[in-house]
Amino acid sequence: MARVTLQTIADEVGVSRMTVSNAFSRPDQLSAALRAQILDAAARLGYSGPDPAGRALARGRTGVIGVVLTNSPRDAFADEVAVGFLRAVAATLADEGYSLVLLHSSERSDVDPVRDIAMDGAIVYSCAPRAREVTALRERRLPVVTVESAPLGDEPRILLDDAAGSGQAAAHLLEQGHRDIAVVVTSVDAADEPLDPAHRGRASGTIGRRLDGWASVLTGAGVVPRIVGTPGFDVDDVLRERIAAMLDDPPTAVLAFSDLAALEVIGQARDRGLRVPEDLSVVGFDDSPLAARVSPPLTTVRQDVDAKGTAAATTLLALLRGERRPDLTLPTSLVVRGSTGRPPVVAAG
Amino acid sequence: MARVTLQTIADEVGVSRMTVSNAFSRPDQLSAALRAQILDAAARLGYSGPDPAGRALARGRTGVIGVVLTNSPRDAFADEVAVGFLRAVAATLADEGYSLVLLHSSERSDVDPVRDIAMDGAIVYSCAPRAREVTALRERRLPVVTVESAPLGDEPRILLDDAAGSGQAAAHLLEQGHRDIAVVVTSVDAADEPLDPAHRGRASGTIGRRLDGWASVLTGAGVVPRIVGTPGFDVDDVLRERIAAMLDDPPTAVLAFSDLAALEVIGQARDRGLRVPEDLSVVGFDDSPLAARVSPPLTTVRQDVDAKGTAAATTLLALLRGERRPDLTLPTSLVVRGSTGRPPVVAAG
DNA sequence: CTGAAAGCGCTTACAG
DNA sequence: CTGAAAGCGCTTACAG
Repeated sequence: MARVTLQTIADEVGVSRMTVSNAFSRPDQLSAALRAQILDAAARLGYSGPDPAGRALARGRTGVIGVVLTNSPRDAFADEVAVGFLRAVAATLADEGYSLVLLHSSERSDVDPVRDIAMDGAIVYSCAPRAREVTALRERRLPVVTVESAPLGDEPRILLDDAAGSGQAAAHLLEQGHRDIAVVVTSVDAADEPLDPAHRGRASGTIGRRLDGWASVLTGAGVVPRIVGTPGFDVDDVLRERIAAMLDDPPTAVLAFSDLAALEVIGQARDRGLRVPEDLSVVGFDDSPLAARVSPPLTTVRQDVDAKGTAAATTLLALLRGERRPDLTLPTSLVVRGSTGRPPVVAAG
Repeated sequence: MARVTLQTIADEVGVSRMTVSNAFSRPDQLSAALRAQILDAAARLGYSGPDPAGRALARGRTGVIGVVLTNSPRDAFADEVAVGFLRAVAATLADEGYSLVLLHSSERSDVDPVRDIAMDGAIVYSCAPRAREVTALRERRLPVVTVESAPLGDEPRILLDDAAGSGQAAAHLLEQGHRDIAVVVTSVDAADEPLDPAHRGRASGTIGRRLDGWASVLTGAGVVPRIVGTPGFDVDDVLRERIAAMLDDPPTAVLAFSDLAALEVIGQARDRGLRVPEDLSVVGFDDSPLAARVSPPLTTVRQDVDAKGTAAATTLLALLRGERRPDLTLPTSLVVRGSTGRPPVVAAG
């Protein structure tokens, strides 16, 4: 049996196709009696309403917003911060009747969601500037908002004041008396060497701003931190190995780029018999749900992941209505908990 | 300036619209030279490829798979088990070139993603049988797979062998010597009363099967457990209050329907000075990432969330190819960790 | 290797 | 309140 469409119902009832369309989409355009008759016929024929694909083409609107994440869906979901962001985005979009589609980077050459999926706009989250997905998205000229990413063009941007929070974290360690401090980051290939401006030049935007925050405060106090980094964008094997190497000659404190990285440092330190914070102070970044739960609870830089997601969605929604919202830089602030303290006292000599 | 379409490029190059279409979608259908010329013109005119909405209508395929979750996006993301499931689904779909769209339940009457979004199929995860989204989805007659849900019709189903794992959990407590045992569940309105068959009748499918597993083992040993439940589908305020009431006269052991519920019980028990497991043994369900991390590590029933997501996606993908996979029941098994032990010895009298 | 024809299912002004 | 016309942007056989 042929597919049931508007026309099928129209023929059945003896009206035109657009009257049936109106019955579903513009109830005020026809009499209640006729509408009831049409809806009744539709139910009888098993027609559940206008086909969304046809409607999307005719209306020029799909009701779908894409989200491009740094990595594959698998990695993005592994990260509580990314999940919290997605949650807020989805909830905000839902309020306006939009749904969220996850745009993964595909290894297949024949399909590319960023290019091939029908959507009304997109949010780019924490993406490398030259990622293939990002350039593909730009070519489509869709309304876009970028979050903690390099700008694609002149789209509205949501940023984090990374430097403020990391500066506070560095100041906190100085106050406690630390002088031998290491920073642990991604996107920089560095194996426990003195931090210098060249490192900053190679870092991603987000990491670059955090390096700035740490470095400006520390060097202002005459402290040159050590830098441990991976060329990758996650806590990967390279980073784990370099953290291990760093702990062969441990600093008294570590500033990590994320809570997960901080937990990796703490885990490794403990395996070697180092106590946190007595032998080693560790500061995270994000204030993920985990941070307060672990023991000792993590001193970390808080960012409001929920506000970030809400702001991204709200800004994109405004853009779809033709309103341009200003760029937004969200605050960060240090939360002192139990993973930091005074440096260990060493025997002189 | 008018929108750039296939026709724009065709006019520019002096070929027909379908030749331009072929240049993008079926490269083997035209000469390399002509194709290069077309792609070049497209780049010059800022045309990034065939519009997905037009393509979706013509092809009858969108590349999008919907996922319906129990609750709003906000709640679903809050749960590590649901997030793990989504992650596996998204990764498996991505391998086949499909993207995942989150179908939230909307409070707005004018939009309903389950009805209005173009998609090729859907996965229904842990949904109540009469949820509005579910019935709307059925009406669309899309290929569907349900996961831990009541059947919609004759769609392929992925289930969990809830009774096996919960039976093992109950047996474990009996072995340890427990006789005063409470079960903590959702979807049943019960305030610390003796479990009887009527409770089971009111429970959701998943909870019902877990009640069966617990009850069959316990009653076989002459133990009638107490039941504490909320009419809701989450750890909500009602459940929290009833757990508190239960702890006024604590059992020696608790079987919880999820790890999060188990952690709630442990948290409240500690606030009252009860030690886990010395004063109270607690068993969770799920073996979420949290279970092994908390202290004491949680004795729980493991389910393979990743396998569940992969199976759901694989089964739906097969359905889209016209292959019907058999229903699948995934195993569960008890993981004994530190939150269970022997019951406290009480002074006779 | 290329194109004319037909069609995917719907909606938007507009006229009556 | 209802319908004829035009169109949304694309693809699928099919014929040459």
